[in-house]
Amino acid sequence: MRNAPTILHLDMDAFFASAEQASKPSLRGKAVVVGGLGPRGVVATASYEARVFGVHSAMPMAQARRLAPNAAYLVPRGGFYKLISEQVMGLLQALSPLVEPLSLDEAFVDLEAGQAAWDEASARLAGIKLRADIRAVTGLTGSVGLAASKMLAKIASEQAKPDGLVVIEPGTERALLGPMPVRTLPGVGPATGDHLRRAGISTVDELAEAGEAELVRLLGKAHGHALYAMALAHDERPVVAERETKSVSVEDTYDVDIHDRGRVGAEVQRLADRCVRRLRGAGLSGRTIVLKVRRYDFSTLTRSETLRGPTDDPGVVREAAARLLEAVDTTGGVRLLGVGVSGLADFTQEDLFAQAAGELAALEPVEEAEHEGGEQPHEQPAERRWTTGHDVRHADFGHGWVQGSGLGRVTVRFETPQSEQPGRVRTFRTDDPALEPADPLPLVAVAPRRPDGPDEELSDQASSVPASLPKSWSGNGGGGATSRP
DNA sequence: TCTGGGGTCCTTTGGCAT
DNA sequence: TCTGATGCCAAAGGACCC
Repeated sequence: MRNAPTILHLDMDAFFASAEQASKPSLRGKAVVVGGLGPRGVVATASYEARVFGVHSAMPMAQARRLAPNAAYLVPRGGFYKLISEQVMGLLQALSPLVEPLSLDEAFVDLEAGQAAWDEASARLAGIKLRADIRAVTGLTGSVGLAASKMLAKIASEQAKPDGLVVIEPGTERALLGPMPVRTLPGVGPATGDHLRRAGISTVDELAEAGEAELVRLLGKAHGHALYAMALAHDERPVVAERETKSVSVEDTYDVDIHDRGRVGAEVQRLADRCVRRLRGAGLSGRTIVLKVRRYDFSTLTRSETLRGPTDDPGVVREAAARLLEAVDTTGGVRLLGVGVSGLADFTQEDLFAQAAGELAALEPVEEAEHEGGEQPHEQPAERRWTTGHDVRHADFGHGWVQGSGLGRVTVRFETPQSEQPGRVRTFRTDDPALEPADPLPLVAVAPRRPDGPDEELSDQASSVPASLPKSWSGNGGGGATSRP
């Protein structure tokens, strides 16, 4: 283990919810819950205001609504969060080439490898500057943990939340870790936690006292060894910049269980197509096709089949998935279906040429957009749909977002991330020609870039910040500063 | 109260080849 | 030729993470 806290873990605070609050001034300071809105949705992120009511990630949405009936409930806007994430990751890349993203809102950075820090003082400075830069570029807050290993950096950022920075100094690790509950350690979830509790182990110190042999006996070889090392604060895992994908899968939970066998078959075909589209989008092919079925009683089973060689042929995947389905009893109904491909290989363009034409034609008809929001396909065929929380633009009133819709009406709140007051609300007919869907605006005003010379509007706060916007925001979409209603 | 979606890694079991 | 050890692979399930 290195002797300076030069591994940095960044965790954006309540990321999805904060992004929505930044984008919609009327939600600032209010309880905001982002997640699936259907009858079987769960919470993806709750704002800190919503957490006060006991709402937290992974909680069923129905329960959240009972706890916080007055919160704003929004569906996740993945594309929007991805744009913000790219800005944040860009700032991390500027620190070091060794950046390991864990998700849209989390990453490790090896500061030493980027010569961004070499001791505690320089690491702390880098962390402070990073947090300021993130705020300047995205308008959001992130928490930073610094330590000599990944595990401890992650624990540090957890302690730093929200909007803070914590350094764990080398030498203090075991004293710090000892009294903590075992659930603090990465890899200890509900099942392992219970298992250990029944064995009389509830703190990290007790884990270390139990000894390696005992932990291996209780939890198996890999898990036992790993956990013992963690308990002693030993963690030599390097920060890895690129990790290759091992599997690609898609799945849908249905609002009501599907009983009709024909419908189940049709859904599996759709999922197979969607899965192949994703597979191809990533430039991959795979050998093993996996079908996943969750039944009415939540019992889950998987069936898989390994082909002789890798494929990205939609017909082949569809047929394999259909074969696998034949072996599954679905009487009683299914609540979830999924199709995945693993055993991946990079395909070369040549592989594809021979088959490309026919297969692409076979895939074309299905629209990805149909699936937005996880809803069932067949409703309101031609009518325009206004999704709550999504951005819109009105010819007369400017930029806003959909607050709700129904009964042929759509309610819009007109405000932008730069509005200082909550915007005004207006209701339109859903077919109002003056109303159209719009892209999200950047959360921080960007001065139009001139051929040379500095960005004046940014120069106060963030002179040192590379004004890097993701492509989708660097074009003319960035009218945020000039389009106040 | 009723449990998403997209992943990763590990374990167990059984078949098959050496 | 039979048997055992060994090791690999496929299949299934489960825990965990964000």
